Amino acid sequence: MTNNHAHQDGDNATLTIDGSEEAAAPAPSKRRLESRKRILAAARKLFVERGYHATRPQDISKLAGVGHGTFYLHFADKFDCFLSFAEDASAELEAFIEEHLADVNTLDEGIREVLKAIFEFSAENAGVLAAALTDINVLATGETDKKMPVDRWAEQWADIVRKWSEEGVAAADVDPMFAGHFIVGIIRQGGAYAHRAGIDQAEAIEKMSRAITRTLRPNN
Amino acid sequence: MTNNHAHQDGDNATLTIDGSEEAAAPAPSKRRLESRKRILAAARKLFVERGYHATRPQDISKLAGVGHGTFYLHFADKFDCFLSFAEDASAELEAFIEEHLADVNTLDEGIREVLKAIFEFSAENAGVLAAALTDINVLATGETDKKMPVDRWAEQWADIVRKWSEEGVAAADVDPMFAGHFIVGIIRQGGAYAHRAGIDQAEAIEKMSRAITRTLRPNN
DNA sequence: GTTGAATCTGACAATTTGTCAACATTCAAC
DNA sequence: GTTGAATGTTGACAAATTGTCAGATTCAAC
Repeated sequence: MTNNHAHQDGDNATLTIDGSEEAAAPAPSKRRLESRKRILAAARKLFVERGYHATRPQDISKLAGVGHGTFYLHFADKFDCFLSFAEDASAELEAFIEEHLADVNTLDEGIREVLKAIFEFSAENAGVLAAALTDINVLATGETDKKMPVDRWAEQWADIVRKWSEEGVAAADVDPMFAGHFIVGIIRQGGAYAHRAGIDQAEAIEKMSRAITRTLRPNN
Repeated sequence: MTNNHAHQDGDNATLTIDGSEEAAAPAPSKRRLESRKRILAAARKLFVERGYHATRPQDISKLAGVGHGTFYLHFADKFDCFLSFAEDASAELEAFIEEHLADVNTLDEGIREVLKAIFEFSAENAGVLAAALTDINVLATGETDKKMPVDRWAEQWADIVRKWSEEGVAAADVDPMFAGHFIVGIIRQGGAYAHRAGIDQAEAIEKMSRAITRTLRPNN
């Protein structure tokens, strides 16, 4: 728990080694990055398969093919590892969505495309989304400089809603930040329900996009 | 993990002791119920304060004033205890909301009252709501006969929406089950954001109820 | 008071987490 | 190619936690 080697600045791959805070340390070696990558891949697999409770650091390091102590050189503890997994998954989802939004302009089309991308991502990465968007504060309380993936996502939606509002596409009385969070809530809950209930994807997308557009533009 | 003494049927206080499945065992004694109650109270406090990761069974039993082994007489493990805590909290919230819905008839008024009740409950039980509604599957996978609190809640909303739909208060094209989940998503996400951002309660309620009514009744 | 069932306790076994000295690998300078 | 410093890893073992259960305590019935 006092091991400083695992101290990281968010997603930035640059390590800041304690005792030399003025100068950024050189980029980590290929080997180090490879080890970290393998650990995270193993962690992802196990967190999704077994859940947080039953996943042990020793299982992660074994599956990753690294020594048990290596786990602690990269992460402070299981929670820290989970957080990185969640952040990585969240970033992947965001990138995935960006690709699908490249040629989209209208609000309706945009929402529909995002939902499609989310379902597609979920199909290829079963269980990852729920983990990525879980309430981190339920797992561990206290100050963390890392922003929860779900909040980051909601803020991105807020930016989009703000833009739509300026273009007159979304209603003027819509609070972008709240709207961003509502959209995330609808997607999280609706998506989880659709998946669990085995509901047809097209149907789910239809219903979710309708609900979302209605919160943004009531006269629909 | 093979200790059958902690085998429980949901919330029902009646124990079924293995080996005598045909006959229900007598109700647990006051002492047993008292111990369980104390353990759950301690668990609640610690899960909320420290989060799941940092809460240890030994801390729970100590705070509860019972022996360390007593914890395992009541719960299979930490997760099992968490699940019971979440279920209890969820049931409390539901009861709290019921009280506040007693004299309510219109859709708008109903939603507003529910939101008020939720904020009130959250103020008196900081952190409990998030824990109660968290994604259990992220903590532990596998078959469980217990329904997630958040799903139960969404289903109750679905019943309400169904009723509103029949009365022509909610739009006919609204799918009650999806709507129930959307409402829960909006409340969860919107409530968490409002709390974290220190937003005025009246403002939050206004924005959340507006979003909810718009998903149910677009011409608003 | 005695009996026996129910329930609890905490010592200890079993398991897991976390540490770090020793070792292995990499890489730049020569 | 060799050298030596820097970096990264390993797994034995210390420390901590989880889980078990023989013995202790409680309580209701007689």
